[in-house]
Amino acid sequence: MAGKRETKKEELRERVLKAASEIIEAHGVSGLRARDIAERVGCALGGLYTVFADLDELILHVHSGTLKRIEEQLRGSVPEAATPRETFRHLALAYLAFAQDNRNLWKALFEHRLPEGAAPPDWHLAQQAFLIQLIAAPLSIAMPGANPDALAIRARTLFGAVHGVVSISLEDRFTGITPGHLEDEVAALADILAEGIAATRDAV
Amino acid sequence: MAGKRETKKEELRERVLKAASEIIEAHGVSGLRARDIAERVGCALGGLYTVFADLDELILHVHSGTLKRIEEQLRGSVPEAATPRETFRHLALAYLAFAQDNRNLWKALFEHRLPEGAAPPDWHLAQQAFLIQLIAAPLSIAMPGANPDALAIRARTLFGAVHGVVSISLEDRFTGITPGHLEDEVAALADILAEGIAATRDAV
DNA sequence: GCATGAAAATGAACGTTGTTCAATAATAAA
DNA sequence: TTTATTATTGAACAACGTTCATTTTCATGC
Repeated sequence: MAGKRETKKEELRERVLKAASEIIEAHGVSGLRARDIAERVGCALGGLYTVFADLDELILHVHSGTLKRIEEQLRGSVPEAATPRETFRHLALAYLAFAQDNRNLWKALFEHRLPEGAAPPDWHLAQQAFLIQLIAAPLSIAMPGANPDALAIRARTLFGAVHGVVSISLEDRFTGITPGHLEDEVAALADILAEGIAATRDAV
Repeated sequence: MAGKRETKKEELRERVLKAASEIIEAHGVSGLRARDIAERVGCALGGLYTVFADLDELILHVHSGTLKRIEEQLRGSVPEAATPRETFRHLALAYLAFAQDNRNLWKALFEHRLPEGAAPPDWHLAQQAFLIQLIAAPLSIAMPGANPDALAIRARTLFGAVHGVVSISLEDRFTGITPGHLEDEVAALADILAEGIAATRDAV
């Protein structure tokens, strides 16, 4: 029965990842404790460190799963024959919906910090590329003359804009907007951006 | 010599606040340690807890100073006779400049979390109101028909949009834009928003 | 099957946090 | 000066993440 070691280890890794994801969604990333994970998956405290280097690495892998789910949800939100403006609206609202439905996992993406001086690994940065591409595609129609680099930069700006509105509304830090208003505002922002891009097209 | 007690206490409080602010700006809010503060101001560890309830309260007061400085910088950035569109641009660029020049203090505003379930005190929420008002004023000219509530909501949305772009660019989490491009992009976003608001005026 | 070496699992122990509190020192009042 | 408050002190505590000598489990060669 060869490979039993790897199988068990892989299985433990999956269970740890799942437990961490559930704890984060339930209590936020700051509520994630090594001892809680160990107890939940039924292994010793030290066992965690045989499948992940430390909690930071584990959290990065939770993020990885979250990003995959965001990608799915965004891709599924845009109808086939949507215009650029409709696409912006669908993407923005789908992003908001994911954040609302998976608040703590989504918040963890942005509120978790690596130790001072540690940069996120390349595979994690690469996984975020789809966001920019999803926006750059319709944008290239709205900005026919722009080169790919300019498109990528502008797409990141647009993502930042929508993300910012969702972000300060879902954080408890600021006085919030009611969920219904929030949807209207995100939709309004998507429209404003689409109109604004059309209007400033030649100013780029 | 009456009042010596209060004087000393007030003085300690100020020194603690200053030390905390300096440490945060130097090492980020996660680099703030009670023992470091105590050593720097030359008091015992327990002394900190005679002037602030805990580190969270201390950090909130650091935020307070940061917000005051942001308000100053934003108010000073808008020329007297600026049009709404010019105002948006000045405010957005001033916000970016503050974030770039005071990175860790600015980041601390958004990355520091209160313990689960604890809401920010009212005086802290109230201190953020100027941001909305600064934006709502020019917006009221660009959206002549809108009522004060709608203006406030839309102003928050616009702040969120600009904040989001600054935010994801200055975090190390995402692949960044070079500072020069960033300024261009924030200015471009301000213009896009101004144009978009004008174009969607009747759709509100 | 059994013995042997390698790998994984264990959990007590360590270092570093924020916070507390009995003991001490300093100040105001008498 | 004496006495009663009040502030300051820093050792001690609890809760973390992480490590590592020890034990247990598994794969391999006879």
